[in-house]
Amino acid sequence: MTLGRREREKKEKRDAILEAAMSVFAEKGFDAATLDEVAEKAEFSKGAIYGYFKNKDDLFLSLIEEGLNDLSEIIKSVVESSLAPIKKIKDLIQRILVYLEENKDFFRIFAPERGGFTEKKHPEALKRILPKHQKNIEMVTKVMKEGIRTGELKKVDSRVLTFTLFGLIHSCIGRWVMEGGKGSIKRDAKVITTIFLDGARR
Amino acid sequence: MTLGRREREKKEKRDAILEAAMSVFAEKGFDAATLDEVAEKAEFSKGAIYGYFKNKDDLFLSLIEEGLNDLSEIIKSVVESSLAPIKKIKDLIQRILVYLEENKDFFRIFAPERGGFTEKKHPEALKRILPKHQKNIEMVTKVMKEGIRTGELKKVDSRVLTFTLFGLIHSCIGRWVMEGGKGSIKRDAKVITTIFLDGARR
DNA sequence: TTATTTATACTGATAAGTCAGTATCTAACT
DNA sequence: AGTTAGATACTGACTTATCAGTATAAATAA
Repeated sequence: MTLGRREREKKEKRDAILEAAMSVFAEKGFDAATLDEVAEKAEFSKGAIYGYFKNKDDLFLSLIEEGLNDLSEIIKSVVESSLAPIKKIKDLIQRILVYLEENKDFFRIFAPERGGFTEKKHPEALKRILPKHQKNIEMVTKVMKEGIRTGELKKVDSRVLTFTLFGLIHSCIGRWVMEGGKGSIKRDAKVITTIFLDGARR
Repeated sequence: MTLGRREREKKEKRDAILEAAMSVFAEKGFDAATLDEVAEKAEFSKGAIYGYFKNKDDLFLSLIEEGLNDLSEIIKSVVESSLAPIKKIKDLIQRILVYLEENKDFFRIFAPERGGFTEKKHPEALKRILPKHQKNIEMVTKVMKEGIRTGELKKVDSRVLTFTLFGLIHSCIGRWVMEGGKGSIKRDAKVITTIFLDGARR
């Protein structure tokens, strides 16, 4: 399906706004970010943004959604492969880390704001984001369950395993961002994998 | 050193404000929280708050500082004990989890906002908080180094081990908060410990 | 010319921080 | 004990700044 020039230009402009928004939200956080700054970065006026997004929330959520969709595809492709559970886990760690390395800003807006969007203040936000996030969690949990069934993994609550894995990935990227992005993510992926599968004990 | 009645009352009122602030910040997040609401909860006027704290940032940072100090003491007492590194790690997991379980709100304000306070927007905040946080990281890292030296732990970057451990704890409490605080943290502590030391592989 | 997109200028709401005035407490004096 | 002067603590209305969202005008394209 190839778009006409008209629609193509529209999409390009939309993407420019999203890109500007990503960097502003990543730097300032949701509340402190202003649409004026986003507009300036995107080389539009503030008013123009409202031709592409319903409001500030919508703009922000569109960014999150995009990232979660990417992650979802990555996870899906690994989960649906015919590899052994252990290998799937190794691939997941590797590919998610690489994705987040290439999309630090997504990590920066998603990590802090995930807990920040609350039922009281942003019910619509949660309705739009949580299901996607939970779908990802469930896909990974299925891998864990499979691993337990085949006897490759210890008999532990599969959901705890999933959260544990995400926690490891999270801490890895967090440290990486904190220390200014030096060092090799691929090496980190190896370490994380080792610890998750075989632990830190010698 | 026993305080006079005057100072004791002052401290009690300060604590009341801190307590109210903790619950409001935990529910709304730093930006969405208003001092009017804090004041109402504490049964003071907004103006009174400024008799105890310099400004909103100061109030918030006082809360974070308190929690980090508590954690610091816990970590210190474990690190300075004469236990074997492995045992120290077990104790750390256990005691930090218990502390965070008893102080969910601290976790709720610290976890999201930690990444949210940025060099550009809150330099003073970082100056006040980061050193404390990093001191905690370093104390734990010393344990990891010790464990590697004694051959109890694998030869892996000690700093990565520390962040990994924190990531596990973080994910554990995060899940626990997300699922409404049911289930036993003590059991979770066991699982986390197992995974960190021996991995998820059977 | 007509439709669409963008810029400009404005509005309304919100909330941090201030401060003049008031209440409450303390202590010294008669 | 009762009175009062002075210190301390608290209140709440006010100022001020910020910004999301909007109305309207200008520009551009069709």
